[in-house]
Amino acid sequence: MTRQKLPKLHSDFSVDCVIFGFDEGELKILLIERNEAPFKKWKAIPGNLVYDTEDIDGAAQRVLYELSGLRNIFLEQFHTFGDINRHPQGRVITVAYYSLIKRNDEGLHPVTSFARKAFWCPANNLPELAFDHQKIAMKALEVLRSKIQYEPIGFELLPEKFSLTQLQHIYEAILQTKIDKRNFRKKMLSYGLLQEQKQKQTNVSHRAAKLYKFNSLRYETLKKKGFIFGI
Amino acid sequence: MTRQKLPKLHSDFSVDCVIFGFDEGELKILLIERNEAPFKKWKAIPGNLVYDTEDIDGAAQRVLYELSGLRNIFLEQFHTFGDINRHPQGRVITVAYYSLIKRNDEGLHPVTSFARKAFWCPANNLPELAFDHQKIAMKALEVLRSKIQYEPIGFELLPEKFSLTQLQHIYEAILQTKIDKRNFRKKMLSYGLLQEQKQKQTNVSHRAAKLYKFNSLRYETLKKKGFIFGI
DNA sequence: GAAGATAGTGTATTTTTTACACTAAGCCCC
DNA sequence: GGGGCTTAGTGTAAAAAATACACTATCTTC
Repeated sequence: MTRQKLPKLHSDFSVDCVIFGFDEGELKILLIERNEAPFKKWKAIPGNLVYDTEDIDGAAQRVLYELSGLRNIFLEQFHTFGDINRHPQGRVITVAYYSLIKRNDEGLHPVTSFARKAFWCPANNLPELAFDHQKIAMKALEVLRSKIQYEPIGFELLPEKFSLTQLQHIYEAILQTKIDKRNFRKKMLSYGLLQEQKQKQTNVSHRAAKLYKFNSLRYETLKKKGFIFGI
Repeated sequence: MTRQKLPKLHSDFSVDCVIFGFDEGELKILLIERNEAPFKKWKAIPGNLVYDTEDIDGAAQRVLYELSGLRNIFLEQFHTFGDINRHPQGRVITVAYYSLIKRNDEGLHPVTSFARKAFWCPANNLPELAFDHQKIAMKALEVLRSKIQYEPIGFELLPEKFSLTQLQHIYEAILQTKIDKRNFRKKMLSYGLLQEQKQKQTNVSHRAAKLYKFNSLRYETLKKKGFIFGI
């Protein structure tokens, strides 16, 4: 892994995608196992070089798809990392994106040989990662924790229909706190952004919870008028 | 200004620095007049290419100094712009930074010939700008408006000692609202982050206001404990 | 039909936010 | 030195929001 032995890269910048998922009450991050030098066989955040012919947002979409099979994910840029020696082959700055997705493990397969596999890993217990990816993951977590306080992004981790308890668990996992059940429900329902569904939970061995949908259309309307969603 | 006539650039990325100042009750942005192609003689946000041997934060510092004479300014990265055709000479992505400074027009002189001059311009009334700098400035304003709601950055636009009315004017200019004087003062003083000075305003033709200093040390301590400064 | 599990609900208290108008101090000018 | 001008500085009551807190309801399983 010395700088001299590897060929000089053509492109000078890359994208990295920190994808959050939620499962078993835990916040997870999507990782890949690299199948190419440098850092061959290391675990890493999905990322790769940007082509000359694509814009960076598009590159993030493509790279994520190639390394994980995930498609049409809304990715938001959160920071650019540009330390001189962050890449052993030369100067590569990387634009980092994040997204929250509803987990669905079918279809989580790299479609190029650049990655050997893609898998979920608890956000609070990451293995050693390639490049400065540890730093990138930490920054993503920080941004997520800040963002969830004033934008309704928790919903993105859940299926379309969800219970209030599920939603509360999301907030508790991300903010790492206990939240009072009654106060949480009161607040969430007070915005009028949750549509109660006729269906209830199924296949649970206890009283079934009501399910809700998040009304994102209505949220967008309110947001334009200055409404701020706060937990 | 055709793509073909100009030489291919060596470096693929640049930095741009959106510097905010406050004067005459108005929020201002620092601009330069370019003295080199492309966009020679156009107004622009201070920015230039990053050297291979410097990290991007350092490049932002250097570029700002070269184009305006401003030194040792704390710059915070806020977004990276990477549209394919944003630069007429080829693919250049740019990492944008912003900062808030206490205005002091002495020493506002480019130190390289890349810029003909540097000057302040009202943030709400920018001229036509080079590249995608209009877009960059708009994004910076958006970030500033959001940031000022939960971090005490308004102080950075003021001299060390300032009156509460001055501070209120900063908030009113950035947030573009009227704020109630009594409520504003009550809230600002409630945090215990303003140290009353013995001095009062001088050279004013009316009752002189008390001056205050922002206690940033104490703020940092509180912040670590979870305190959030909110207007 | 009892036990176990989670869903679902209300109220009183405290804290925060909001709305609102007059007096105080210093300067200037006559 | 007094009147007028300009901005500084101050308090309170009402409304809204946040908090703390514990029991009953419903469904499943055995």
